[in-house]
Amino acid sequence: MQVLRTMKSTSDILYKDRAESLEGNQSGKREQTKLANRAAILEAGRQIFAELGYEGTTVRDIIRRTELASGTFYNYFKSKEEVFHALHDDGVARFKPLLRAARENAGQDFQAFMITAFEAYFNFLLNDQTIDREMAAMPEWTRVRFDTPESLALFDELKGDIVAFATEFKLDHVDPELLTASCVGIAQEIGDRLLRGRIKDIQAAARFAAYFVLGGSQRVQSEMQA
Amino acid sequence: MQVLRTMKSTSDILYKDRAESLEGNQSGKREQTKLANRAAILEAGRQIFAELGYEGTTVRDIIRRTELASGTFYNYFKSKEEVFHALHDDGVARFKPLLRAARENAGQDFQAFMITAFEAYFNFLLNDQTIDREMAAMPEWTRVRFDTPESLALFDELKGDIVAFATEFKLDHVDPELLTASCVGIAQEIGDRLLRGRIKDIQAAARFAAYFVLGGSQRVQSEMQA
DNA sequence: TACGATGTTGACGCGCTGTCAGCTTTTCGC
DNA sequence: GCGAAAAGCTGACAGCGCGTCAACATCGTA
Repeated sequence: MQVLRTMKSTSDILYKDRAESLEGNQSGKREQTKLANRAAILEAGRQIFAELGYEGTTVRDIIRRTELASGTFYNYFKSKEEVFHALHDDGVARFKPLLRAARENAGQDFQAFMITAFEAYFNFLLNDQTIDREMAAMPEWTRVRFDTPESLALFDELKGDIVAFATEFKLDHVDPELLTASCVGIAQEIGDRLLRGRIKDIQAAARFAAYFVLGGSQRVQSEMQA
Repeated sequence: MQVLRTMKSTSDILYKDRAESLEGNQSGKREQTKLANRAAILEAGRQIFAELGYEGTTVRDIIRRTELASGTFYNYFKSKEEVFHALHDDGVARFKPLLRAARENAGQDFQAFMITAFEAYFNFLLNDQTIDREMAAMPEWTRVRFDTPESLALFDELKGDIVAFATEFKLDHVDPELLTASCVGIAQEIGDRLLRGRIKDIQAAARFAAYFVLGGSQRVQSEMQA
């Protein structure tokens, strides 16, 4: 049984455009059903992952929340891992424009870029429907982390931005790879604590991270010159 | 069949002392067998996790590399997760004294502490038999991360050290939680790149990280005061 | 030596995995 | 519209991993 009629508005909003961009955007019955099924599986996956954790969920759990038969799952995804990847990439894709906006609004102001970018990330993490939020909020010991091509592309884009600013500010002794890695590490670790409520103030955290990176870069530059 | 006779020297060295400290350290046949079995399972687990990844390994895979029967596994661990935790905690326990040594050798020198601590961590990650090394070296998308009580204790100890230095250096506007989180994030992200060979020079990386943290803290202090 | 205690063994029932032959629905040429 | 072919949904199936447990083997003790 297909799920066209049971499509939820959230899944519609979240996945339809993305799915359409992957395949042709015809409006035949067949295409619509495929889109709806894919969306239904993803939405079910989001829910189940949030409820049972990554380890705990099975393909059967996901498909059961759907009106599809078990075999149908494999027409859309190879495994639960692939579903998770899709959800994760979805989040990355939604965050990307926020990062771009931060860079464009900042102009040549490195500090403004950093503050805006960190704040955008933290807000995104806490408020948007990221699968990572659902997962990190669980009080479990075992976390999963994914490095999808989409994630790596985001990393590279960030690195490009940082290199541009580093050049502008004559930080020629600061290794861009190390600098970008540090930014990402700080964002992740602080983001994790925000998600678990160990830290509350997003804006304070963003300013902390931004000043930290700025001061850190400058110190590295002056020490490495010597 | 028990595995006393097949105990390998590595597992002997790695797990025996630790296991003994958990239970009584009698030398009866029974106690010896328990120690040997536990060690055999852990050593098999280390191998299999490295070969198949965390996701890919099953309890059966682990026990099969052993001469024990499947049921015996559950006399020692509840799940593969628990085996992984034990291996992870083992690594944390071996790293702890290195961190203590860094602090004691540094005296009141914050910079020396940071450089030594980061370098110790990176060296440990790359050279010691950490389960995390085996895992991160795999070119897979899916990573696991564990927050065991042992890990959290290490985090708290590090936070204590950092607070001490922060007090000493009048960094009273620098949130210790944020600062420690940043240090950990930087260490993890740079460590990850070292493991995958994207960064080569350990000492340069350690100096980068240390200067970064020092400069970052100072900048945060001066900005937050204003 | 004999007996209770402790620990090991592997078969078992259950549930999940990925597949595939059969069936239903859609598409398309006429 | 109609009918055949294509597309894709369905659920049963074989294979395997899971955790358990009754039967068995080994150890400690008197």
